[in-house]
Order: sequence, then structure tokens, then C-alpha cells
Amino acid sequence: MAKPGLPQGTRDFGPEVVRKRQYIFNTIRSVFELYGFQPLETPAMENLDTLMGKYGEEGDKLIFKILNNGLDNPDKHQQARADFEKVLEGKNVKGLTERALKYDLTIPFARYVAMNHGQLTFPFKRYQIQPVWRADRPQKGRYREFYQCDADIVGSNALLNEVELANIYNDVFTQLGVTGFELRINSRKLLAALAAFCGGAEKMIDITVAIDKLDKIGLDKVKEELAQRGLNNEQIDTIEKYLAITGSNEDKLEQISALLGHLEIGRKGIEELETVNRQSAIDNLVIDFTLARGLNYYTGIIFEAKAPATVKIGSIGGGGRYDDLTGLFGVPNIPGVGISFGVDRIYDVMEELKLFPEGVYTGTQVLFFNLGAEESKTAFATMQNLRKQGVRCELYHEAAKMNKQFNYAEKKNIGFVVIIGSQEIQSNTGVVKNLKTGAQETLPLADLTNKLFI
RNA sequence: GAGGUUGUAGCUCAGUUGGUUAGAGCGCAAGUUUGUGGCACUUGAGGUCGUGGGUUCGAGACCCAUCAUCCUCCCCA
Repeated sequence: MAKPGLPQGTRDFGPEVVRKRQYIFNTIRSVFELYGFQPLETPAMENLDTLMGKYGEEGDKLIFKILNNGLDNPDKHQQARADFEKVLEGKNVKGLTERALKYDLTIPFARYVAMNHGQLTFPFKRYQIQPVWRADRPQKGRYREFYQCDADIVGSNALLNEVELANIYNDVFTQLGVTGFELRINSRKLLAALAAFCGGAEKMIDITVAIDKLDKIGLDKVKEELAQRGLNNEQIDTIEKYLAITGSNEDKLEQISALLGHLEIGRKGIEELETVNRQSAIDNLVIDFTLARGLNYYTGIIFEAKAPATVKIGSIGGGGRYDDLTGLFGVPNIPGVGISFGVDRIYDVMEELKLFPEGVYTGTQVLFFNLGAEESKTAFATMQNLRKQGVRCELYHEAAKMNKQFNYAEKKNIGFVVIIGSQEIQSNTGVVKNLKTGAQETLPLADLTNKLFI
């Protein structure tokens, strides 16, 4: 028998952890619902075509591909071998793999919208809470299977959507108690303007990739990388000016106007940031011109939620506007904007900062002691009564020493026990004990109601 | 994909320059206590030292390989 184990980067979640995770899911879900978003689910796997080429070159490598079934069929051996040769050259071959685990929720959503745009009422606001998979190397805050909670609005260009999404971030993190978060925003239009201004519109991706690393590797290394990517000194000087902008959000907007306001696309980007900054009125909102985000389908405002600086986890959510996402699937002119929460990282942050409230751990509210065959019949009937009133309770599975039953309640963090022994049966009563305070009283069984156990 | 770390009881970890029967704390089980838990005390169960090979009279320790793990880079949630 081989030792049991888990695939790298995946985890089991025990009861306590699931409760804490659900607390996060429920908070996010209720805020999404509060803002008028509707739920959607898509399959764990997609056709490989749907995913490939949507996440950049690096992204393609991180997609988990699923090996086709039936490759052992002797009739197909020759073809399979030929296909495998192509795989060794780094190509994807339908003969071997035509499905893959989904990498994020946005592209499957775009695929869904493209397939159903005739039936949907626009603007369509959907939220989606599902696992995604990445063939990444696991490390701190990084898993191969993790959950994303996405909210997107498609079919609307209104900046109101961006404002709403910013507020969703704020509401969720505030409710969860993650008050030290920072919501960074930028506009891809400014990055486009910068690239155009530098005379290298086609260099936009090179530029964004490089400046995205600023806080990690520092200005000098960014300049080095820009040079490596083929930019000349004059262009790099302009980018340096762009990166040097600091101050309050208002200061930054003023300075960026001076630098890029003369370009139409630059002016548009500035307007976007101004609007979101002014209307959302979130304290933790930071305009950050170095924010670039890797996904190359963003075209307008981009978001990144950063964990409090004390926990070195970095991004706990991100998103942005994409003007033509479904265009990739043959349905042009459906603009959208969306955000995503990384639950697994939010969990790690909350664990580290001890932000889970006490009540999260409570499952069963009342444990009925089992003191013998006869006694337990009364206990069972009483328990069923309480369950009808919505009280979560259980009867100890066998007659055992009270010691043992108390310990069981203690371990499961059960707040109350009800003891019904031979004496109590005679008087039709039960002993109700509060395990937190140690207080107990003997009450008629008829008086046991849900109000007692809150 | 590149680099590094660690692997000893269910968990967290000790284990000296290589030396006889591998330890502790927590947890678990039983008891002190046959109707009142958490505390205390007593007793007990539990380890092919990740795996395979090598060096040695002798390996948990040294060497090689391998697997797993965690971390860093890349990229991301």
C-alpha cells in the first residue's frame, strides 16, 4: 500500500478550516448579492482552445492540460506517437489533449457570454465562486488549486461600474476586518499613452511588464530591463519621469496630466482615475501608476487589492476593464469590467492577523448526554423537538461516562449540554448546563426552547 | 523552468566529534472519580529515524541518488 498523499499544491480542509473559509465566502457572496450580481457556475474544465493564448505566453505554460482518454487504443498508436513528438517540440496537439482545467473565471465567463449573448439582459452582472488551477510552483500564498470569487459587469461602458466594484472591495474587506488593505488603481490607457509617447506603442507590453516590478527590483533594474527590451535612453528617461510621480492621489493626477495629458488616450485614462477616485470615496484607494497587471486583455481601469503590508502576501484581489473580451470568441463589442478575490490568500492574511470572530467555530449548539437506553429515549425525543425549532443538536452516540461526554462537547466547542438521567425523567425535567460559564439549572423539558441556547 | 531549505511518535521538535535499548512537550487511551468536563497526579499505547544505495567494526547523524516539503526567482490570487 502506497502512502496516501495529495497532489502538490493542493490541500484538504478540515472542519474548522472549512468553517473559516465559508465565513469568507459568505461575506463576499452577500456583498455581491447586495450590489445586484447574480450567480454563475461553469465547468472545471474547458476546451483547451478556449484558454490558450488568453493569459500571455507565461500563462499558457501554467494551464493544467488533461490527457485525452483512449490513447491506448492500438489503432491510434502511430498517430499518438507522432503527436507526442510535436509535444516535445512545445506544441499543443489535439490528438493528445483537447481539454484543460480552468485557469481563472474571467475567460470561461467570456466564453459563456459569447455563447449566450442573445439570451442575456445587459448589463449582465454575474458573480462566480469556484476553484481554478494553475501548474505553478507552490510557495507561500500560492497554491495549484485555489478559489476565486469574481464579479463582472458586461455590456456597459459606464464608469459607475468601476466605482461600484471599488466599493465592493471596500465593503468586503471592511466586513472581514482586513482594514489595512490597500486598493490600488491605474488605467491601462495611461500605460498605452506612455508607450505611445515614447514612440513605441508596440512596446506597451514590454514596458508594463518591466515597470510592474518597480517596487520589487527598484528603478535601476527596471531601467536595465527596459534597455534589454530594446528601448532607447530617451524613452527610458520619459518612463523614469512617469515612475517618479508621487504624492496624494490628487497630486499624482495633476502631475500625470502635465506628462501625458496632451495625448487623447492619456486624457481619457486620467478622467477614469479622477472619476473613480472622486466617486468611490474610499480611504484606502491609492492611485498607482506602476500598477500594470499581467493579463493582457485589460484596456481601462485596473485594480489590485493588496494585503496589509505587515503580512507578506501581496495581492489578495485584482481586476480591471476589458473592452472587447468576447471578441476573442467571435462576439465583438461587449465591454466589461470585473474584479476577483483570492480567498485562499485572504484566509492566510486573516489567520495571520487573527481576524476570525469567535462565533465562526460553532457547529453543534447542544449536546444531549446519553446516560442509558431508557434515558436516551427521552433525550432523543427532546432533541428532535429542539431541532424542529432550528437548534443544532446531537445525542451522544452511546452511554458513556459523563467525563467522556463532557470532553466530547469541549472538543467540538459545543456551548450547552442537556443531562437527562433517571432522576430527571421522574420529574420530566432536564439539566441544562452552559459549558462556557459552568452555570446550570434544572428545567421542565417543555421549557427547552431555542431561546435558551443562543 | 532555475536556485536553496527541511524530512526523527498523531502534532511541534531535541538527539553532542558516528557508539549499546532513539527522547521531550502536546495530543491520544485507561485510571484516581459508577451523576458534573476543563486542573492535577498515575499508568499505557504509539517510531522499519522519508525511501534506496554507499562509507564504517558500528549510521538517526557522513556521502550519493531519489521522493516529498517549504521558501526564493519568474509570474500571479
